[in-house]
Amino acid sequence: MDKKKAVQQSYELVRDKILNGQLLSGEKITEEKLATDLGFSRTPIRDAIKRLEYEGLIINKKVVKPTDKDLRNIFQVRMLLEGYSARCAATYSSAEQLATLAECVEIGKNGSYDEIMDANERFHQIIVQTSGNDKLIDTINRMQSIIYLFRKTVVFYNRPFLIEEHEDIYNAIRDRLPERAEELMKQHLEKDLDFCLHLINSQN
Amino acid sequence: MDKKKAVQQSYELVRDKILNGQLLSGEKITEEKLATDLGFSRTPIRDAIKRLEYEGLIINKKVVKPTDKDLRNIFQVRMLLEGYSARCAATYSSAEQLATLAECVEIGKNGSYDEIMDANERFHQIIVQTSGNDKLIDTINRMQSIIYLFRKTVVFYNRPFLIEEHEDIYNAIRDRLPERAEELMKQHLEKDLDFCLHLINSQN
DNA sequence: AAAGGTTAAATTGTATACAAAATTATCTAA
DNA sequence: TTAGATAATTTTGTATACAATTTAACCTTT
Repeated sequence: MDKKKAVQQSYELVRDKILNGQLLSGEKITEEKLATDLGFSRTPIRDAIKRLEYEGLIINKKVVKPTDKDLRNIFQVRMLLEGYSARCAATYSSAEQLATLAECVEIGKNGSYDEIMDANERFHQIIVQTSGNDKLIDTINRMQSIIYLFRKTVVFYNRPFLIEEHEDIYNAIRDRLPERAEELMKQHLEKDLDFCLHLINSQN
Repeated sequence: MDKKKAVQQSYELVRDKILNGQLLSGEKITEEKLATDLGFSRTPIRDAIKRLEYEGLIINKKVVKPTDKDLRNIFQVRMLLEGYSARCAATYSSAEQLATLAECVEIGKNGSYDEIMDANERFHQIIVQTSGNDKLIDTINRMQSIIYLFRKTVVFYNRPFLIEEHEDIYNAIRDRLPERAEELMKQHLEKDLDFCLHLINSQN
C-alpha cells in the first residue's frame, strides 16, 4: 500500500486537531504555522485548508464556532435528506443492509463508548446509502465533520432514548413503512438538535 | 474597485467555458494547458480546478458528463430542499420578496430570452433565500452550475407551462398556502426533470 | 499479433522564492 | 489622548523549479 500524500495527511491531521479540540473554536489558522508544525510546505497545507473551508470547519482562516442557528440549519437539512433516505430504506433496503442496521442497534445497547459512537454513525450512514443518491450522500458527508462534533456530545452525555429511537426507526424500515420511517427519523433528529442546543447553552 | 485575483478569474473563465460548451463533456483538462491558455501559472489554475471539482463540473480531470442518474439525483435533492423552501416562502416571505417573485413571473411572460433565463433563475433563488438557512442555500448554490446547464435547455426549447407553473407557485406563496406551495414546487421540478431527460435522450 | 515489460514523456505533487495584499505597530498633528 | 496617516511586519497569492507519479510509447518475446 502506498503512503498517503501530503495533502491528504495534512487534511486529516488538521481536521482531527479541530475535532478533538486541539484547535479551538475561533482560533486563527495560518498556513506557515501549520506547515512548519506538520512538516510540510505551504502548498499541500493550502489545499487541505481549502477542503476544510469547503466542509465548513474553517471559515476565513478561523476554526468555525457554530452558532445555535448554524446547528439548527444543519439539522434542518439533515431532517429533509435523512428523512427521505429513511423512506428509501423502508422501500428498497436489502436483507444485508437490514441486518447491519439491526447490528448497530444491538451494539448501541451493549457496546463500549467507542463502539457506540461508531455504531451510531454507521446507523445513519447506512440509511443514507440506501437512497442510492450520490448527490445526497455527498451533501450529508460534507456536513459530517461538523455533525461529528455534536454526535460526540450526544453520546458522551448519554442522551435518553437515543437507542430506543434507533430501534423504532429500524423497525419501521424492516416492516416496510416508509412514511413512518421518515417521520421517526425527523423526530429523532429534532430531539438530537434539542439535546445539543440545551447542552451548549447550559455550558456557556 | 480592485481587479479580481487570478484564481477567481481562472475559476470563472473555466466554468464559463464549460457552461457554454467550449469545453466539451468528457474532455480532459490539464493544468499546464489551461495555465498557458489563460496566461496564469499552474498555482491559481489548480485552485480553480479544485473548486470546479467541488461543484461537480469536473471529475477527475475530465469535464463532467452527467448521466440520467446524476440528473435525477440532483433534482431529487432540489425537490427536497426547494420544496421545503417554498413552504418557508409561503410562511415567512416579505412583501418585497413577493413583489420580486411577481416581477419574475411577469418577465417570464414578456421578456427576451436572456431576461427570461435570468428571471427564472432569480425566481428559484429568491424562494431558496426565504428559507433563511445558509447551509441549505449553500447546498443549492453548489449545484447551481450544473443546474444552469439544464435550465438553459429548458428555456431554449421553451418548455410548455413553465411560466404558468411559476405563477401557480407564486400564487400559493402569496396566498400563504405552505403545503400547496411545496407540492407545486416539487411537481414543477419533476416536470423540469422529465423535460431534460427527454431532450437528452432524444438527442443521442 | 498479443502479453508483458522497459523506457520515455506527460502530468501532477511538493517545495521554495518572491510579489501583492492585509494586518499591525508606530508616529504625528490636532 | 486619539484620529488618521505612514511605515513595518505578517500573511497570502502567484510563479517557477524540481520530484514523484502516472500515462503513453516502444520494444521484446512468445
